[in-house]
Amino acid sequence: MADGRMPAAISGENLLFLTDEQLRQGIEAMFFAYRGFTADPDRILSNLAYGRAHHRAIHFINRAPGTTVNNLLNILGVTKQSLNRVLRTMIEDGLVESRVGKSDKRERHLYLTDAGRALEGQLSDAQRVRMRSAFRDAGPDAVAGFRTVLEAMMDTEMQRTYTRLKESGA
Amino acid sequence: MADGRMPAAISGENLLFLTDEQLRQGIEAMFFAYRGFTADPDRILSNLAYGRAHHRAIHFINRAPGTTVNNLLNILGVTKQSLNRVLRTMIEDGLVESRVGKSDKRERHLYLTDAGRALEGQLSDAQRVRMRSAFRDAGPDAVAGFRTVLEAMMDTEMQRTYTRLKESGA
DNA sequence: ACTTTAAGTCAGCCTTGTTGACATTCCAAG
DNA sequence: CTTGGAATGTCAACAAGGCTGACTTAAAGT
Repeated sequence: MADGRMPAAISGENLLFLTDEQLRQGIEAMFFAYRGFTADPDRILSNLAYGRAHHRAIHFINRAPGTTVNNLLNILGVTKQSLNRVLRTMIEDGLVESRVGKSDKRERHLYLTDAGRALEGQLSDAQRVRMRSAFRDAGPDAVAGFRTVLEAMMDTEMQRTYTRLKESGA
Repeated sequence: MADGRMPAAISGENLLFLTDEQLRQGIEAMFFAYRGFTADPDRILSNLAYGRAHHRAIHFINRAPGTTVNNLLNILGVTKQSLNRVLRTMIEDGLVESRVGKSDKRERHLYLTDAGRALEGQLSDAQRVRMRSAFRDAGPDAVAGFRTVLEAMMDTEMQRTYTRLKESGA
């Protein structure tokens, strides 16, 4: 198994990881792990006037500075009314800057201000501490498997979005 | 590496999977994958008068029939008022049955009715289809890694809850 | 000129989380 | 036997963050 090869006709024994019980454990692992995944930034945000929605917006603006509202909408998968609400508060609070597009003046390009970057760093650090600890405990092979399964779990459009972001950041 | 051993002083090369960029990709993978993870049951539920909270309750009642409200509270990590709201609607709608405890009559033990089990099966099937496909695409080694990382990402109390459930189901 | 697109806004609704206050019922310890 | 605490349930109020629908403005495309 170490070489990763798989016989053309997969034997019954190899399918034991696909039993309903195994799938259920995977489902429950996702549920509990996601709670841990969001717990640390949530704790920080609860002291401020922001929530998880702000965290997501701030994360992806930091990831792709100058992104348009429409692009962010596609990444986040919410309506523009929902996004606009969190965006407006963060612009008012001086965390996000909205600049009119040069070539297309209808578009607004979004950037984090210094204050925005500071908050982003605080939230990211908290989330990365847990992620780093989990990755270190699990080891590189487990991390590779983790990412493989997560990618396979995404919708096709999300896979493309994820890959595009991944490649832009490398 | 196949034997899983790790030198006492971990070399720099082995830590490449712990760079901030790798961690960020892991964080984004979790975000996008969780959306996929919940998408199918959410679609089914949107046609009914229920939401994700109902799905979670119904899942764990099915998993541990006869569980008390308090126990369910600990698993789900919400307040009793939140849980009570979804529980009440499902009891009214005849999906969940609440029986007074025998030894301790303060406790209510929760069971799914036939209708409840039918809905649970419908939701689980939808979620399992995606999970099975992701697991199959990724292969058994990746799945093992996936679960290792997820477990390491949980809070300690969630790990215990998760393990207890896992062992009760095996 | 007309249509489409990007963005923003207003109003209203739903789900799901939160606190706080309070009643009931029952077990168990003094 | 009484009383304190635990488990449950309920009411009220509120907030975050989703949603739809309708509409405006401005710019771009055709």
